[in-house]
Amino acid sequence: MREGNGEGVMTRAFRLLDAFAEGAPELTLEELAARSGLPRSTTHRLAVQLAAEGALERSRRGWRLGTRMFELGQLVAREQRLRERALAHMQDLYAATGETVQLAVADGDEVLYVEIIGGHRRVKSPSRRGGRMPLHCTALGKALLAFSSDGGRRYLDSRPALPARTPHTITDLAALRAELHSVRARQLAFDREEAALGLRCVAAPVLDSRTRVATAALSVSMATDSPLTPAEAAPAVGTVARALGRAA
Amino acid sequence: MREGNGEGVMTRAFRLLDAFAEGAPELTLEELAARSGLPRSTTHRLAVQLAAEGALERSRRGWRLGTRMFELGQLVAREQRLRERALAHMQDLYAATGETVQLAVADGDEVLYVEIIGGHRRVKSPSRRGGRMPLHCTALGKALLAFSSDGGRRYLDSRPALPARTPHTITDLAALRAELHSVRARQLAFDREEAALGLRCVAAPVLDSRTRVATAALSVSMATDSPLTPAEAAPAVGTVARALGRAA
DNA sequence: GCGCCTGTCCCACTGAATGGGATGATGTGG
DNA sequence: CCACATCATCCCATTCAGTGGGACAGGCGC
Repeated sequence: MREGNGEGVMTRAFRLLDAFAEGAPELTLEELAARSGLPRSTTHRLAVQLAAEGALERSRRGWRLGTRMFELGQLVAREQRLRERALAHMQDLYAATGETVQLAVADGDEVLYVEIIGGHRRVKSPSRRGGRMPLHCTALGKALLAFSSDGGRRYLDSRPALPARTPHTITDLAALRAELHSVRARQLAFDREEAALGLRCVAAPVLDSRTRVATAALSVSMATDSPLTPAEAAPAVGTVARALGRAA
Repeated sequence: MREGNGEGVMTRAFRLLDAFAEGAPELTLEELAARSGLPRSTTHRLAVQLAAEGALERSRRGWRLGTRMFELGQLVAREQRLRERALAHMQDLYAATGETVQLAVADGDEVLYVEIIGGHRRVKSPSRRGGRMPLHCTALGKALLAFSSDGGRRYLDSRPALPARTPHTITDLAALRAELHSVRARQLAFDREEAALGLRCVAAPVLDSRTRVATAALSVSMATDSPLTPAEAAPAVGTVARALGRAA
């Protein structure tokens, strides 16, 4: 046996864990095997082992990610420190606007949402804490890109095309380049239904006080029919992002 | 070689990840090896493998937990769903009190903090999102214990002693039993500097609408010198916890 | 320069991981 | 109530991926 596909136990274990990444909170063994591409018996053995570590849990229907993963996830230093510094400021912003407040960092050509807070009538948005979105179609992404160490040059140059999420997504590289110029000039980025229809957003970069490079970005997003417009929320977002940068 | 200590790769990998659990955001290879009890070369190999998966990251000084762990941690269903339902209510509670608001569940004879929000003057508390505390010395713990499916009987019976955190910690089993009675009667639990000196807290259970068992608990905690007292915050905590239970 | 400490790499050895398939458990519908 | 399908669990001979002692390299202080 041992089909010798040159993969370690660990790679396989993470493939199992990753099976839960795409919106499936609970999977049967069969589904786990299918998604991870591993043989049934191997899947079963690994799942039992992961469960022994608390990384998976068994439920009536199958398997789900376990509490141990939650605990470990909270220990990740970068996100933990960032959130700690930002949360109070985010509360202020929520109190001032009543809209969804998001905190994100750039991670490998994508926006990674670190924290999202919002109220009862929270807008149905494609973002999720720990989730990812493209840089080019979100206010947060544009703020991060405009104030990345190379001003987004590498990103723009390495990209053959900008995929559209809605009819309003900027798909033209030159247009995005111009947009980033304006973001740099105003220290504010906007999303005018470019990521999802009915959703608008203002973001401001959190700049390192020494290097002027964005370490994170802060945003407020709202439905198009909200009483608050992005332009109205912009000053508050900018102020809070600047305060956060100073506090770093 | 192969000292045959009967442990799998996975157990060992998790031992490495666990090395970061006790307040060490960053460790050198040597420290990792020491904490995990693994040979240096094994530690090195596993760390490199974990880094390839994004579970660890290298920094100038050594190793830290990686972004992949953060992402996976956010996918854990129980905590994710609970937080989603509770966050808006927690915001209300924060707006009303201006103090630290905590959400927790019981997990294996301990309190597990699922979410904590607070403002700028956040009290220095021993709790951390993803952290744990004993059930008997926290308001959250007592609320969870009093409304667990067996009313805390198993916990009380299996415990030889209740370790003291401060001079005010309840260490007597009979006293705790009485305290839980009162918690059940009032649907409120208090912490009068029992977990940390200078820190007081009110908690209310979030009850399953059918079974009347606590699925979670909500609390507000404050410094002893805060203008707000636990008794004053209690009605708000109770109201919000009840609303949360109904919304489930 | 000379120890000393830590990180990285090597490689011969072997027992732990592997997966096809048998066996149980569960559920469905006729 | 049973036949049948589906999915979960277990078994075990085979073998290669994991192992860890030790060698080597690089940095730091004295």
